[in-house]
Amino acid sequence: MYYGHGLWFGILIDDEDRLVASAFFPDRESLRKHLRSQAHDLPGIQPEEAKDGRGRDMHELFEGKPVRPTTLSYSRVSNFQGRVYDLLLGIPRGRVTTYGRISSFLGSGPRAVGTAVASNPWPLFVPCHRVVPATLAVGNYSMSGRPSAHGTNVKREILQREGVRFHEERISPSSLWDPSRIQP
DNA sequence: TAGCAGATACCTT
DNA sequence: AAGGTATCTGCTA
Repeated sequence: MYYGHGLWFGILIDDEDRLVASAFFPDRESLRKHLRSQAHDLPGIQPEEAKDGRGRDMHELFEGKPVRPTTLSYSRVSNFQGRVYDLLLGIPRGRVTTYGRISSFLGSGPRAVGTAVASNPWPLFVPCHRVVPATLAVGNYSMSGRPSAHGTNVKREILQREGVRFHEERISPSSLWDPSRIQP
């Protein structure tokens, strides 16, 4: 765990070097508790030990920079969540898409997509911050387990650093990306 | 153009 | 079988 940008960051790695969870919280204790809860079935892995190159990757991602792809542990997410996260990984940096577009593409419903996105175990590595409501407002973001104004501010800052264009409080339609579009 | 319902929708346990 | 949604759409004024 390490501190930066006014937040505590932490990651969790399993015994096969896959990323199990990432998280950032305003206070260290909450982060520790969160990571421990994610690690309940990972014997021998403690959050404090989980620092390697991906710790720095997480920091760079928070600053809006690209990093090398990371192997994720999908073992604890549902099939539906996996389909949503796979799609999220295809959203280019500097672009966003909407819950509705994702749900149409997957043949699901927008609220179900919201639930899956909200339970993303790997924030920043799986860019759930690139999903916004159809109004192109910034939308909700959870930092301490629940959506908050602070979380929404952080989400907007990350998007801006990634190059997403804003007009007042709304995202410019030119930054919108559609899942049906062929991925380069 | 902002604010408010209703949807009988969708996934999870 | 019930409960929880980090939504969307269409209607009001």
